[in-house]
Amino acid sequence: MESNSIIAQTHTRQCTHDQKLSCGNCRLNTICMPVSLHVDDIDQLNQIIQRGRPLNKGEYLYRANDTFTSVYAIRSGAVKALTISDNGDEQVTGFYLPGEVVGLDGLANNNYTNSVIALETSSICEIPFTRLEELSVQLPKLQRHFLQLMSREITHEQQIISLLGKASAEARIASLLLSISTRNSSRKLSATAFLLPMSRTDIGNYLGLTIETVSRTFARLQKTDVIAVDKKEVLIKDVQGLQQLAKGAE
Amino acid sequence: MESNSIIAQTHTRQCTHDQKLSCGNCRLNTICMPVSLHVDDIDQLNQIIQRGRPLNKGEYLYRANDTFTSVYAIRSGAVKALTISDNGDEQVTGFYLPGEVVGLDGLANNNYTNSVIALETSSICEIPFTRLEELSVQLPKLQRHFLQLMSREITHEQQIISLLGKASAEARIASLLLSISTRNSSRKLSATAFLLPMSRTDIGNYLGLTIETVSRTFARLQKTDVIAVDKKEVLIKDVQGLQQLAKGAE
DNA sequence: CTCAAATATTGATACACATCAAGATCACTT
DNA sequence: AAGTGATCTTGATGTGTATCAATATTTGAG
Repeated sequence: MESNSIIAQTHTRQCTHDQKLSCGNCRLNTICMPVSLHVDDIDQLNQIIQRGRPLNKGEYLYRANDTFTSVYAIRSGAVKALTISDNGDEQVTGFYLPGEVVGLDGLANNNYTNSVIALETSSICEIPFTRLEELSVQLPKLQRHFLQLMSREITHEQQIISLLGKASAEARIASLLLSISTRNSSRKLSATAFLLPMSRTDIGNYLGLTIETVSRTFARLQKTDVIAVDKKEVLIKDVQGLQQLAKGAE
Repeated sequence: MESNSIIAQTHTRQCTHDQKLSCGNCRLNTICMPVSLHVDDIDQLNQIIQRGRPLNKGEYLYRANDTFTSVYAIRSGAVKALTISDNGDEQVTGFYLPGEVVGLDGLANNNYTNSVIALETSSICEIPFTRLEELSVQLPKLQRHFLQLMSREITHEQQIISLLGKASAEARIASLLLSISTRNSSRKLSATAFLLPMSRTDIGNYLGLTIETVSRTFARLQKTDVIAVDKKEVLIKDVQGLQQLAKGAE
């Protein structure tokens, strides 16, 4: 049986490899570095950023306990961050989409506490931290921007804490879907139709649910016509309904 | 019936009010500002810090949506931070003890996302952020220290996420007790005997448990001789056992 | 000291999600 | 194209914690 997509216009992963890579012309720069810098300044920032070969699915960007050297901006694809807890099992601490920055956990003790793994083929901009720090002295706006990035990470994690503390399985899944939706939208992608880059296992781990509960919850959301799911494809059919569920309405 | 304390040496709250207040002679400066600054630099830092009247139990340090102006170091006492989620109910996002810093969530959008409330009478050092930023330009170590504070907050919250995602009620309570124990210890207070500054309700809210479960879990830990509890007094009788429980051993 | 309100404990029952189990589907490899 | 392991779905049952309820204890006010 041929699987006809539930998503009408298939938006393939953005491919900017053919262009000359620069922060100046990167279409993500309103997300990643929304700083009003002078052209020369952007050029300076651009100078210090390194762009390696794309990461394949499953490859590590860095591992927990690696020495902290850089923060990384996701250019295309998607990654997950995870820690290993004392008892040995993994905890997914976040998913990062294009334009978002990982590695800020490394500053605390000069080594990363998370490992970061590509969920699909991903290209990444590496920003060596000492050079960024030097540049920040000259560019206070850049300095402030990084503080804001970290602060945003803190507030975002507080939302997750709230979610895990109180919300039902349905509310957790709804929140995740809305989060991805919003982030896609700010990246000029569809807010209602997208592909989940992560597995059910990753979702369950992240949201503190078993894979079975994740699966059943998707099924229930589909049955009540709030979304349509087919494997990794998601179509949000009732945004307001989903928002109500995320808030805990039943 | 007279309640004889389960804690042998009653350590009353530290009282440093009589001394001349300065970061230079503050006995918490290894926790709050563990930066090897020149005497003149410490003096500069000290200059910008404001110390208002102590906050009484229940009083707000700041409220969610207040304009971000300062970060605050707890000098004595204890506070809780909390957010109001979409559905209207509170989520305690953290407890802060002497030497610890609150307000870092305010940087993201220039207003605080949390409210901070005193759990008991607390004295607080206010650090106006713009002045701190100015000073940071001259003192890179100070700059770096603040980034580390934020990074530490991020990694700490990731631990909470892991806790809420997977851990049983027993493991959650055990983790909280160990956290307070460790923090007390780094503050030169007893690691095994202390007073909980927060209510059962706050603990439950923070750990994603109902107050009844918190109460029952304390009772169980007491019955198995891992701790002794009497109201807010806690005595850790078996640290290793508690650590095992925190890791998820049963 | 007494009373009222807030906070904490303890018990009985209910339920959401975990666990166990069996198939189904997908994605590689050869 | 077939086979194999990984991933996902769906069902049956169990359990940890929530919920409901009653009582006890503490705290603060007058």
